[in-house]
Amino acid sequence: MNDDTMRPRGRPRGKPTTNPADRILDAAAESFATHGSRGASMRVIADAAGMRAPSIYNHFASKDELLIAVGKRYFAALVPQLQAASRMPGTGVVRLENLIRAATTVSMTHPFDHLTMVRELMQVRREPGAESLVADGQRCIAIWHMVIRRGQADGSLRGDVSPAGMTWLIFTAITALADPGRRADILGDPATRNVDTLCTVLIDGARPVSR
Amino acid sequence: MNDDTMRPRGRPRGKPTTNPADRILDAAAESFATHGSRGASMRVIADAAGMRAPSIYNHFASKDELLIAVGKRYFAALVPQLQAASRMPGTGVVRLENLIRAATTVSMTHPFDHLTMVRELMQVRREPGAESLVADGQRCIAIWHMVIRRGQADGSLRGDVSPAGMTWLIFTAITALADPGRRADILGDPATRNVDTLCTVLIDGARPVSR
DNA sequence: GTCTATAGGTAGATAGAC
DNA sequence: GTCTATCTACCTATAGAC
Repeated sequence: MNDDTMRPRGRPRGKPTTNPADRILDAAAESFATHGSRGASMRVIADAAGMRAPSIYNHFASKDELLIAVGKRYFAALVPQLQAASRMPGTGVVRLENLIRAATTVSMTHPFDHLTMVRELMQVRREPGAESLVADGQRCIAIWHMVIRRGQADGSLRGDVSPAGMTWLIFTAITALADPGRRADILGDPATRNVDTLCTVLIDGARPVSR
Repeated sequence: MNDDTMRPRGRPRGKPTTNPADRILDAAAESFATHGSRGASMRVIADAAGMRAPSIYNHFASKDELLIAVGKRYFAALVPQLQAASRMPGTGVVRLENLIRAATTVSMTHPFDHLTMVRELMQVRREPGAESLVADGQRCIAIWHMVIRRGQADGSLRGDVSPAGMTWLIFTAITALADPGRRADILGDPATRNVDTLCTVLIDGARPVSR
């Protein structure tokens, strides 16, 4: 009988340079975003994090808590950036472009966190522990609305479009930018170029500029 | 012993006015779009279609084939409408708005088919039987690119944005329109107003009109 | 804090009666 | 073409050794 059968073998599965909880969050976010929270399995997440499934439970109490932790990490990165961008000087249209670029930067730095939140927020928002996620989401929406309303007030943004409609359009575009599948394999345009498309077309429209 | 235990009881689960295959497709599309293809279960789909899970297999060979069938129904509705809109007369910018309204109408008539395709296309595109979905997707993209290129050629659309980038932005916005959850629960804008928001902002931009 | 072993539940899919 | 009964596989989570 081989002695190795009773001891952990050398499996180069993980990246031991980061701490276990972060490796688990990274793996979970990618798995949630790619396969959905139900389609993601603790065993696959553990494999990607360089451990066995039960070890995850030393860091997170359940799969749902893991999902909520991904959301908290996402908003912890996003909210300060949105707040900072919303406080920069300039007319409303300038502040809106700053906001778009700040949000896009965060969501493309943490693409799987963003996609996990977008796809699963509605499923977890009523669970215990998710109250802060709902609050952070509303805080972000409030920032977008405020910047757009001020742009309409100072005349640099058109007034005949609702702030909610504008916010909705921008947020969805950012979501598509964060999705590696949609970004590269379907449309084949570099992501950075799409950010410029988003800003250019949103601000100035698809017609030729003649102002 | 109750005789009813051995016979089907009266369960008002279905809508017997449509045929079984269509009821299954409707239920599957909603379930796929809401919970993802892995999160959707054949039992829940069957319940919504007014039957038991094994009965689905009299109409579709597997869950994957059901997913592909949803995609085929979506493109069967979308492709002819896009082709018809792209053949209408007018300058490029007029044809582009026709295209946006045609695509939006189809995607809001079959919102769950649209969302299922967007979220799951990458997962099924390599499976046997899914070749026509990939081909139809590329056919749709080609139509958008052609209309935008002609608009750039006749000067009615700006030339400094790539057709691929414009297509990506428009498609993204239509996807958000098709999502009932995000439309109502997060932003709370009437859907019909959002279609106009989409066309207005995409064509004329977020700045005040001063041409 | 990691592992093996496993409990308890639910998934997709099939068999065969009617 | 629908059903009940059931198979096998996989899932989340726990127990307990080390």
